[in-house]
Amino acid sequence: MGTEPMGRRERKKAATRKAISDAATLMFIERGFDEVSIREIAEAADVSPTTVFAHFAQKEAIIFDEDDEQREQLVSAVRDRPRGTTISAALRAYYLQALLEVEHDHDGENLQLFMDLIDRTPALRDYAARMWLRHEDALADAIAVEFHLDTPSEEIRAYARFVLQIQLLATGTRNTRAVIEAGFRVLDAGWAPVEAELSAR
Amino acid sequence: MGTEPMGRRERKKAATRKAISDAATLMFIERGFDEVSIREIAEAADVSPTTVFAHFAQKEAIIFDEDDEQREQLVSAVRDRPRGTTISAALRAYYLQALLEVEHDHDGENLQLFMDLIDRTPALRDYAARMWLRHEDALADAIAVEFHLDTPSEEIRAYARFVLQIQLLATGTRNTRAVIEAGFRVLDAGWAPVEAELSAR
DNA sequence: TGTAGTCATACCAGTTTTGAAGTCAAGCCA
DNA sequence: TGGCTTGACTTCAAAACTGGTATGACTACA
Repeated sequence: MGTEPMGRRERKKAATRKAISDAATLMFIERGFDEVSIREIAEAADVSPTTVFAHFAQKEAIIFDEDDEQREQLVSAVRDRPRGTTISAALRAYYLQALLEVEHDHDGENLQLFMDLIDRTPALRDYAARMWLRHEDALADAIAVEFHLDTPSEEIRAYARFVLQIQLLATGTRNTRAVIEAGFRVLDAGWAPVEAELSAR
Repeated sequence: MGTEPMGRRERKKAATRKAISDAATLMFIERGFDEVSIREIAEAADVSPTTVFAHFAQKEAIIFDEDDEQREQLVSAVRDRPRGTTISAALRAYYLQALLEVEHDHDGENLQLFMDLIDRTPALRDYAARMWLRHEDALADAIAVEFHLDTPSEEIRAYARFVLQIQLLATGTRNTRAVIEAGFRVLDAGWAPVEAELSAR
């Protein structure tokens, strides 16, 4: 898919896009996101500033790839889960596995540098969170499909939102795994048991 | 509280602030947030653009009052709830009551115009959501206090985040009440019963 | 007298607009 | 088959606009 032969035009466009993205990412990692201007990026990629915005709607978008893949994985985690597995268990497993993959990072330190950059740049953290949350409808729809519903119920919508929030909650902290597990604990069994247990001292 | 006699200086400052805010709000409602520039606002309020930013850190802040009150109400809903009421029930009641107060709007249509403005302006929706979510730590702390904990557990943090999300989820739709109730249904009893019921057809 | 509020001015960076120039894909005609 | 026309796409320079910051002066108040 997506491997149809590209014409010269398409290829050139893709090359320009990549040149901009590569130049920018390098400079961002070295000097920090806010310390690199669009005009500098354009200069480094040898294009005009206008061209940068012809490819990327915002400065933040320059370093993020399409998120269709993420969305597909999320939906697939629900749709293609093993028989007998609950949706929550499937999503929880997906989060934990994604976490593992980041930890045993194949790509060496590149990914680490990249994530540090995002971590220390509020504008990028926000943008990434926003991208992630855009999957909410897709996730809710996927869940609705599992139950043969035309449209997600309000409960499903709420659940989808909560599930996505768990991920954001987790990436912001050190003990990522513990946060994911706590999030799903609350989300699966509800708050009532937590409150009951805490009340019992 | 806050009613100590103000000196001339303080009064003038407050007057300037109000002049800016009033002028801006009017123009925003009439022409839309994005169609009014800071320079225009300054002109209309008869101050310099610099002065606008001496009072408000961002353009979005011009039309929002302090949110300390909101936070206090939220915390109070937990802290001062009737004996025997669960935290969830208290927060749910608080949301529903706040909704009622908006519906039986004393201030006539002004509030409606104001909320429409926010509704149709992404930058303002985001800003309002961000303001609201800043209460997360305060809410989590308040809940921790209820259980005599020094610091909120991960479950409490997750719960606090979910609860605040319910509000955002609800304000974005027509059937606000139904969304609030669905949100708390999922949050209180958990997702498991929802999935079980949906699975049973 | 000192300080807080205001100001004019200049500036920066992201983003949009404009209108033009160059490049390519595709059909058309010889 | 080869060249030409056409229209769409990509890039461009240049300028403008906007939110926001920095500077240093001025003024009214405490």
